[in-house]
Amino acid sequence: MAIKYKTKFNERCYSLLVKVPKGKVTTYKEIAKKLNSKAYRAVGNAMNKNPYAPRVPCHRVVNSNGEIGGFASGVKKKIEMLRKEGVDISKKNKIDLKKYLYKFN
DNA sequence: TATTTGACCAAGA
DNA sequence: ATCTTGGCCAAAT
Repeated sequence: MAIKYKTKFNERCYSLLVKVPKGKVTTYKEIAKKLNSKAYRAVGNAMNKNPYAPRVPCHRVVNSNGEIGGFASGVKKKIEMLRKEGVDISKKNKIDLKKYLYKFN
């Protein structure tokens, strides 16, 4: 059975997210901006619900200030995943957005 | 329908 | 640099 889209907004978030390549990250703000909106928080909420768990790389979404942000299954898990994908994270759990930020255009 | 919630962000003290 | 405050928006309750 095909995916049943509850809301368009969330679906757009997921659609954008799957475009983020491995080894890169994006931010809640960038996603919202791409949707012509300022719904940073709504984006975060969408990720938290995360109906499409493994197919949507929600672990590649971080805060605009470079901090990791949150993760439904624990921030620790998120960090490990990112490291596995080649993203270097400093001890303070921060990401160098200059290096790893992916923009949608 | 109204209120609350949240994995946010920017600016101010 | 850290902490607080207010604002922002969609989804869930």
